[in-house]
Amino acid sequence: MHIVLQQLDGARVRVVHLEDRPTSSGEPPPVSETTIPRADLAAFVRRLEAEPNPPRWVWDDTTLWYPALLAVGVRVARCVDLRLSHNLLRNAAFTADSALATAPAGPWDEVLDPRVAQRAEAVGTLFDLDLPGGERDPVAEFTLQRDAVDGATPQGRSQLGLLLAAESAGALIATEMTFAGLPWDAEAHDRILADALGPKVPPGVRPAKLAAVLEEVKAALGVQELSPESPGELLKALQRAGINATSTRQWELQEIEHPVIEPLLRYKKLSRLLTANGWTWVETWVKNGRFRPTYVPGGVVTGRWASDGGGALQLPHQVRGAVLADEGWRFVVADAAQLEPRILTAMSGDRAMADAGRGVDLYQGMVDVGAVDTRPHAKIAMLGAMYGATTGESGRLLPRLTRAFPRAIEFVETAARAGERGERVSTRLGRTSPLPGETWREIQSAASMEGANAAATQRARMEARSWGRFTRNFVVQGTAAEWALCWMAGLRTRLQALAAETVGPAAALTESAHLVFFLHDEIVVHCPEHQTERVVALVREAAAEAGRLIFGTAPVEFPVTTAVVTSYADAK
DNA sequence: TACCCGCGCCAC
DNA sequence: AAACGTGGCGCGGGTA
Repeated sequence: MHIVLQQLDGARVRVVHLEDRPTSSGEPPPVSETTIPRADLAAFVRRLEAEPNPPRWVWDDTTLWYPALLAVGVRVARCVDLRLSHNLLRNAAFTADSALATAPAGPWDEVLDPRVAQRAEAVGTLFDLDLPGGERDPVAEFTLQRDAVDGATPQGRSQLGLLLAAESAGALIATEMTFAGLPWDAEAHDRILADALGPKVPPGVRPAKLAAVLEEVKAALGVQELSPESPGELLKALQRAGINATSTRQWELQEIEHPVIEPLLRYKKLSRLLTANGWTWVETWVKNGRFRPTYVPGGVVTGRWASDGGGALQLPHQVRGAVLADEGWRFVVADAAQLEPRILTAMSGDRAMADAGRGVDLYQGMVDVGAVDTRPHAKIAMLGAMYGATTGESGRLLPRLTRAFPRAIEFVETAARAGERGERVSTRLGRTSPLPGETWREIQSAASMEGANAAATQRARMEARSWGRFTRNFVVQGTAAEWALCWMAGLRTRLQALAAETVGPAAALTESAHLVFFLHDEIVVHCPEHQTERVVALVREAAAEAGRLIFGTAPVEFPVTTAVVTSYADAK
């Protein structure tokens, strides 16, 4: 059962019940339609969610509907996020011939103004908002989407079905994680800052320890004045001191022998801490003991999540000591070990690599089967193969890797060559890469014209290789993102069941174990101390299930490492 | 003053 | 060791 919701003008919500489609008949599914006062929506959803088989809610955009429900303690088990699904189906190779994909761009292709979603979150209700694309009919759109999926091959149907479900589950999880927030101890954060930088100072003032390091830098350079925050000025100062640097990047500077380098790198590290995650960051982002960033499911072209605000997906290890569980609670931190190489193993069906991945450490396994000599080499070689490295150590190790794991390497090479020809590639579940832009095509055709000069040819090859590196990585990174979504969705369902069992069917999100953070291949569950063992088991169950869902019986394992900690800093 | 872009660094 | 994928974000320094 699906229930489509649409906000109408005035104080009403359109509610359309759709039965599941019969498997093979052209009969339109039975429909019943009504409207309810918007003030009654939360109670309506709550009532249906309490029934044995709750519906799948179909709405235009989870960020517009779900915060208001969570704010009054209503959770939903499943949804269809039409905007995310539309985006997938418009571009998917599986549905390229569908009416949905071949229609001109319409209101469902418009990007939602993030300010609207943010207001929905802040106000806790979407009903005062002036929503865009007022003529968007979710029932018509949902029908088009189901037609598109039904028109795909049987394989396409099942894979896309899983992808759409996972993507929509991700939308629910993202909203729930913002609602719950990541526990953040502002005082612990202040202590970390004071240790590193000295006592708190107002914005614009250089903290004592940072100022002291600057004095060391100036002394080593023999200058009276220096603003290291200005790369241009810093570079000139270094050159005046006889240092042949072409930039002020860390990796270039650390190769140089000079007394200024050590204090300068120390200065940069501290300065980064101050500007990116200093006192201003805490004041801006930590409220009532929680950090609540906005997560953006599907925000990355490969299907990874992006985030908006506070740099949520780039929290430095340096400040993770401020992420502290509530009294009597713990974090269960779980990490999928070497996820991307394992994804590549499963996609390519490389038996030798599957053998190497039998244990928890795939890279060590590659050493043990005699493919490479050391674990660091295994890691560098694998990452290089997935990113398209050609030079340096990765490049040198690639031939060995190709000999040991021919099918895995052939798989990414094939994806790269497709990209170099300007073709699209798809993930396991059917997310399809975009086509290169107009400029790219012009560069390629200019090079293939008669009498094209060497520079044009060179440019075209460079651009082709670059797009090939993108498609090479897309298939692996994108499929890893799909695995992670399935993992997290499976865990969410299990945590919801655990909450119903231990607290009761109407348990609020934060009364029981719940997800608070997600970082591409890592999840953090905030969890009452006595539940940690059960949660660890659920995390492992969900990982095994994700592998089965996406790859069936392929002989590839997806081990997860888990840690039960009070401080996120202790997880790794 | 508001915006834009390159630089540099954080995460995976 | 150094150039090979996806991002967010703060800064300096430029321009409208």
